[in-house]
Amino acid sequence: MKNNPNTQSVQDYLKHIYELTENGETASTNALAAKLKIKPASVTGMVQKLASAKPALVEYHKHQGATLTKEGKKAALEVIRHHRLLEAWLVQTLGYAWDEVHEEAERLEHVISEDFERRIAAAMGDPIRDPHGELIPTADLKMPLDNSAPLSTLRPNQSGTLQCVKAADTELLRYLDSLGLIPGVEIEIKEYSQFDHNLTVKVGRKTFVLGLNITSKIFIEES
Amino acid sequence: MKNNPNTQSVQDYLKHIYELTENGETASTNALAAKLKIKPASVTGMVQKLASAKPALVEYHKHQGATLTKEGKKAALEVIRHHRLLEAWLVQTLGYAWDEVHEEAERLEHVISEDFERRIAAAMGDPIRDPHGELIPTADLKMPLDNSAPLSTLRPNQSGTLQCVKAADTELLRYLDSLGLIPGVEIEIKEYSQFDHNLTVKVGRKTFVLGLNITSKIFIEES
DNA sequence: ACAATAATTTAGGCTTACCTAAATCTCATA
DNA sequence: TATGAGATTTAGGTAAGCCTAAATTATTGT
Repeated sequence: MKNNPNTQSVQDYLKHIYELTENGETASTNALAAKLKIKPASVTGMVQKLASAKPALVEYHKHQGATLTKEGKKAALEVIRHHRLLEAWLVQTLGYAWDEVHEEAERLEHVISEDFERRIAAAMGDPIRDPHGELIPTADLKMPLDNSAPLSTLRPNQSGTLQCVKAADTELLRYLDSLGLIPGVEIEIKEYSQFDHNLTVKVGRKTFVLGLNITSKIFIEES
Repeated sequence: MKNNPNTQSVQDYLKHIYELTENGETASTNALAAKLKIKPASVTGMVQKLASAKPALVEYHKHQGATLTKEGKKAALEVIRHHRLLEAWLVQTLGYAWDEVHEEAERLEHVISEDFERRIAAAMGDPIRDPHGELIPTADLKMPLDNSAPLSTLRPNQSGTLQCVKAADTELLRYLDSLGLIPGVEIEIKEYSQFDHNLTVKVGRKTFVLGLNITSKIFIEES
């Protein structure tokens, strides 16, 4: 009903709805609740509020989940831009490791000014990807096109460049780092097990077997 | 009653109580309300809560204002350290001017981690003063001794080094900057007008007449 | 088609931190 | 020592955003 809130909480909802709807589906109440680590009942209330805000930030129909309106998407991309610029910047200027930046960026993203955003972007030469390889929305809030696909969709004899690791989990990131599975590296698919969906991949001179839990989080641009 | 909150709001109260009690006086409800830009009635409620927190963060007696307990003081110095380190860092690494940093730091101070604090402090070589010359509490949360006095207390034939400008107002800071009245500069007092409290001071080769509104905000270490 | 199960929504409550209006206290001064 | 201005507190209220429990709706297997 009211004139565009834009609290931290709202920003978090929009950001997570964006991520859940990237694949074209709607964001279900339960999925959102899980991501936000709150109860589904609370999500219902907030999503209804966002839908009846003026201008509406989400489109919502009972029992059918939420999607972002144009305004909602803009607000979401703003937050995501903040987050990813911050991650890049924490790594580049303060020596954070890629597994240490998520939480810090999660808090900072809601409070930095547009001026701050511009300054760090400029200081880094307007980077296109963050330390995990995730694409950074542009200053005019468009998400660049992404040509990568999950490693889990590749099969033997295919190969490509690792573009992005979609994970925030510290342990996993450290593990991948120790295997050399970081953005930029070349990967060759050697074997596929159709029963457990394991992939055997060659990275540099080493070969690993990776489960679906990992291969679904690693994005490759085929070559 | 509860186990130490430490919300942004609480941090702001503590920070402002610290500043109001630096001179040894207690922080009155009205003065606090004015600094926090909220109503006195709201301050009463919060101060009572902080006083009955466990452990208590402020000491408070009706109609007599508030002072910080040891725990409250620690929490206040933590926030002040964050604020001043951030200001220094915004200036040093992102090219902010000294009149542009206050608001940004005001928001960031509540959300940065101790790790972030350590990293920026280390990156700057553990600075002792922020861009306005304000002393930065040490990592173990002690406020360094201050040997400076307000310019307004100096009289003709006295002189010293400008240590600190206690102001957040953009306009004023730009004005002072344009006069060369910045930390480190040498100042000589030439004349004093006992009726309007104006001071005539010499800075470099220029001479200015400054009113009490300015001279009370500039701190000098006599030489 | 229809119960069992899963997902979602409604209803009612709580906490934080603010507000306004009215009551009360303090203190300087007549 | 009484009083009135100004400072402070009390009382009652609001808005966010979360919660739990109960009710409802959707989906699925037989």
